[in-house]
Amino acid sequence: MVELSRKQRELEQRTNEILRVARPILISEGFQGLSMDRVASQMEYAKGTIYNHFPNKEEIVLALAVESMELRRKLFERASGIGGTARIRMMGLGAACEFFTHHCTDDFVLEQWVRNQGIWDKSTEQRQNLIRQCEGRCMELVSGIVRDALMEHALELPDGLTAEELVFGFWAINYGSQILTHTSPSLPALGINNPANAIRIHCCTLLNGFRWQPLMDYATYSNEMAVLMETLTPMFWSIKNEQ
Amino acid sequence: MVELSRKQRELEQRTNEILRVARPILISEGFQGLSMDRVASQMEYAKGTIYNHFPNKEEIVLALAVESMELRRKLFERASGIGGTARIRMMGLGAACEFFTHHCTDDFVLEQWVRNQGIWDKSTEQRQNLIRQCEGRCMELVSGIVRDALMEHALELPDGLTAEELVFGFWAINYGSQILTHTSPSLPALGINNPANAIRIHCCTLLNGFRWQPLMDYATYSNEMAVLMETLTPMFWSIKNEQ
Amino acid sequence: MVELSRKQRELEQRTNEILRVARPILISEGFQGLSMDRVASQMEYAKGTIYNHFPNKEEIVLALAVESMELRRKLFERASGIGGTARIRMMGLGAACEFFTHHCTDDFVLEQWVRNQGIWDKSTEQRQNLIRQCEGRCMELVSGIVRDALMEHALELPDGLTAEELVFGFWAINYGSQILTHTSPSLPALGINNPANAIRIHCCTLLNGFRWQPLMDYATYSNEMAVLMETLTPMFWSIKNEQ
Amino acid sequence: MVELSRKQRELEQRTNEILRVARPILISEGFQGLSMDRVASQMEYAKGTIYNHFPNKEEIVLALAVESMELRRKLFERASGIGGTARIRMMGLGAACEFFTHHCTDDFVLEQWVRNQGIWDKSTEQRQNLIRQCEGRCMELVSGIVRDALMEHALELPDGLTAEELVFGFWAINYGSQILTHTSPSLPALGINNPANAIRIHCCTLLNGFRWQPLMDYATYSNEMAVLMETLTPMFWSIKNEQ
DNA sequence: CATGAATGAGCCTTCATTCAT
DNA sequence: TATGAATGAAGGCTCATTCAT
Repeated sequence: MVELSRKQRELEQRTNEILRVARPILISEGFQGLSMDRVASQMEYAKGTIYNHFPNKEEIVLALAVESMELRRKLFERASGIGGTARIRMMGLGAACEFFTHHCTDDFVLEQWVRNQGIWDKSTEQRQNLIRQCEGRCMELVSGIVRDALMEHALELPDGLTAEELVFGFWAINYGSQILTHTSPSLPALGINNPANAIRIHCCTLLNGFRWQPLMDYATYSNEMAVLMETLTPMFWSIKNEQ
Repeated sequence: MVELSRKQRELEQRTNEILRVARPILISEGFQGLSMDRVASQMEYAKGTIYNHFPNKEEIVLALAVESMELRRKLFERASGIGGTARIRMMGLGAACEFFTHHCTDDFVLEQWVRNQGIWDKSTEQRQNLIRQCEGRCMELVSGIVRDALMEHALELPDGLTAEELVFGFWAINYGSQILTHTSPSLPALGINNPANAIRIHCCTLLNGFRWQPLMDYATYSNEMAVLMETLTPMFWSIKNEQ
Repeated sequence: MVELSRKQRELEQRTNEILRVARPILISEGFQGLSMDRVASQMEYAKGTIYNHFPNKEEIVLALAVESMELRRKLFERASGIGGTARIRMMGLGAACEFFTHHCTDDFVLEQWVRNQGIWDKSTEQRQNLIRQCEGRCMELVSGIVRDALMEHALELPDGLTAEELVFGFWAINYGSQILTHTSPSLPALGINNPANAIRIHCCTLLNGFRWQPLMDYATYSNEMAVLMETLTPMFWSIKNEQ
Repeated sequence: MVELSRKQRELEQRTNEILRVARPILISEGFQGLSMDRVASQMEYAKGTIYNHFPNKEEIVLALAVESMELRRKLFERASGIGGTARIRMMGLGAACEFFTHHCTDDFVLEQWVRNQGIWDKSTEQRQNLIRQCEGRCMELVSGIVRDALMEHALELPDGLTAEELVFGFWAINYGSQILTHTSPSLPALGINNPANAIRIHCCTLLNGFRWQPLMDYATYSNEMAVLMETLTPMFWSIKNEQ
């Protein structure tokens, strides 16, 4: 019994080891740069061994993506607990997004692989479910806040917009700006010097625009965000330590 | 003289033929799925011939991306001419985005390859410049409208936000929603049933939130957008016919 | 234990098999004529297998060259043990050169690839060292004999000539004549009918010219050489059998 | 008539232009590095045009080699006229060799291509004859001197050695040392620091060893060679100017 | 005679995956 | 379960040569 569980622990550890080796390669050299040969030789295990842990390369990639999504989820969960009003909690999640973008750049990059059709199709349904659950949980957290706001009458949804669709707008603007920031060769050349701040202003405008109480001017919003960001820092490290 | 230009026409046509063959492959099977062998055998030309037209695979991909970006640019240019007030013209560009997303899905996908580092790095500076110009022109069109609005006092920018950064917000929310719509395995499962409409509402909220005159309620906004979309349709076809 | 070593033996044997297939191709058709495709299809192994044994084509070539250089080295080592006086031992090495030229023509050709810059540059340092060691060992053997002669006062070096530079002269004349013999389209047409004998005479003249005792007339020299050549024959075969 | 000869002149000039472009490429990047594409684009002519001047790549290479051989021949011819006694004239040709090695390194490299089997086989008989003639002429010059010495009784050939075979020894030692110097990765590491001087000493030893009158000690030989080298300099430049 | 696009066989190399040990 | 050699299809790319204009 003990024997078996030790073996299982070793196995799990090996799985983890594979991911630790694959991660930096995937981040810096992409899917093509990641090769089973390289992973195998960088660990001190044989190529065949890796196939005992992951049925194919794609699964390794998705496993890494899941890790990153889980990190985001945990951060979201902590962030959703901050603050009193729903609006502040909503802003806390915006801050979590910003935080994630700035401090977990690699994780943000890893998450993207989930969106690659070819990789997604080759992965096991089990892992696909993990991803769906994680994504669902994040959505739940945010839409839960929206629903709280609705119940508190701090917010009223426009006709034909669900709570989730409200969230989708914030998701889209944050996600889009992150991608553009990461991949646009020349944002500054286009006159966009501080994209992060711009997105803050847009988010504040959106929240106010939806008349989410209490309304805030940009300065107040910005101050609140700064406070939230500072509150997130120790939370983030405690998450990291748990891992 | 005629002789020469006929040869050149034939050459150009061949270049085009390559792109026509490569395009659906790239769209449906991605960069990996696209292979010179395949393109060559699908045309009735030798592999070497392709290399007389494109120095490498990446250039084919970028050439296709440029086509798509040019299409968007043309659509934007036409769209920017619609309507009287700056606000309506701004909405026209939003409509152009929506139109592009719905009717040029493939082009949207093709555009993304520009953001792939590896592909970008292997391409010629000439084509890189084409892309930068195209992107710059699109930005110019939109930020031009913003600047018009400012001059007409129909809009006032918040402190610390440039015209381009205002545009960036709209860019990000549109772009982000497009990507998420295209690649998220399960938007409806998350409760997002009509992402396009949701983004419309967000954009209206943003414009109103920035107090861009004339303010509009959602119904009016939606009607105006519907009109704009209809206006765009013939423009789009005239662009297509020019090609 | 036995298990492992059998695998290793099989592996080594496969490596060897590759070399056996590549060798005649390289000899008769040169570097260009040698292709991985050809080697692979001529063995009954997959192309990829070859790359498990040699990281690139160049390494195969150098591996063959090393084999030939080793053969020469062994012959030199045996030859250097023949005879009493240093002069006779020196002549023994000359005989070894002659022997190698006549009986290991292919090996002589293979050795030359070492001198190809492009090939050298692509090879592993490990093999480069093997080559340097082999060359160094040969030089050592010959210059050792020269030094012996100096110690025995059978020879006195001219001012400004080191032992190694004395050797260099013999190396050059032998090497040069071999290359010319191998590659000159028409030595007989130039009046050179017995280049090997000519070089013998030159070598004798040089040795006498440097006053390397005991001096010999051409006839004696020639007889001694004939004896040495006969002594080398069994040595050569024993080396061959060891392989 | 005039028309025709002008055309022919232009043609010849074009041939020359091709060689001028191909030469540095061949020297610095070898046979593989030389490509018709490159030559064509570096001149302002089409690839097909080159084929009007040379039936294949190999012929270009041999044409360049012939130029270099001709240069050597001319230098030999001038050198053979220097000095009174046959021995000095013989030394003059040795000096010419040395001169050629040091001042026409590129030409020495180009000459070698003649010895490449694959290239030789693909060349026209016409050019092969040119090469044979050139080589023959060089041999004639040197063996002529030997024959002069014999007639003057300044030299007596050993039994079984023809005049040409005597020359062959000198050819071999000079040629061999040149190749070794050019291609041995590490002559100094083997203790050979001044190969050129070493070969001088060997040549003197050989001449004296064959009792070629007037005998010379090394110092005298060296001085005479220095004088000869200086005499060759202006000759060389006059040849260069003629071209 | 010049042109230069088309050719297409051929090259070296990679790598995810399998499977006998 | 770990191993790692073998696989072999596939890939991107080159280039000497031809030939219609």
